[in-house]
Amino acid sequence: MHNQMITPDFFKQETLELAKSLLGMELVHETAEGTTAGMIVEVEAYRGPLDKAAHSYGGKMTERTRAMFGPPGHAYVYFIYGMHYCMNVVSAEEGAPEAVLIRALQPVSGIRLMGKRRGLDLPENSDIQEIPRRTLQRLTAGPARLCQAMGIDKKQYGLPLNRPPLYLRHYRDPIPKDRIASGPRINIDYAEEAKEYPWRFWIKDNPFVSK
DNA sequence: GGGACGATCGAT
DNA sequence: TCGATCGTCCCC
Repeated sequence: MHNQMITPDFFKQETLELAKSLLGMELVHETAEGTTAGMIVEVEAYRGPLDKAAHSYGGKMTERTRAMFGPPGHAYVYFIYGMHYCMNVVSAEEGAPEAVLIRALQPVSGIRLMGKRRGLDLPENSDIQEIPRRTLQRLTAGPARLCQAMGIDKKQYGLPLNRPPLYLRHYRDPIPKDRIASGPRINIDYAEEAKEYPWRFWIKDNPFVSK
């Protein structure tokens, strides 16, 4: 299980199952600057036409949301608040616009590069223990923070996530069900009844969860 | 062409 | 709690 690439069928899970399966997996980005990787610790599911919180609510496809309507296992990256990027894993079959937002990572490798991208000057990786915990948390706790740390923006829009440069791989044994928590999604006050759907999932007690 | 808004973050 | 900051969406 350790550091194994995913199989072609991995993304053919129902979206809520895929969301939970992503917890504990590693997201890796290989770039000219170097490679960064983090373990996924928090996600949110967005489920197509009937989910008022989803960009694809009502089934409307725009230039921005096109990737959500494509085959699963690709990156849906969007720009928000005039300055941030967030990344989703597209789920469900082609034509069904569902996706899983990656909300937080626990840094695994390339931590110094993550810091550089986030505007910090961190010590060498060999001295990683010296970095204050809160500094490390601010690196990748939050959907926009992790994209900045991982070097993910519109250039990665639509990329397949089963091979370099941007990909998922198994990192450790699956997270046991009783170690996964769920609750309402964040910052979707406009979403009426969907506001309460418990489609946010995270690893219990993990310090890198965004909230 | 123009107005309103947002799956966030960081400072206050 | 609030301001930053601008692409995206939708209406005119």
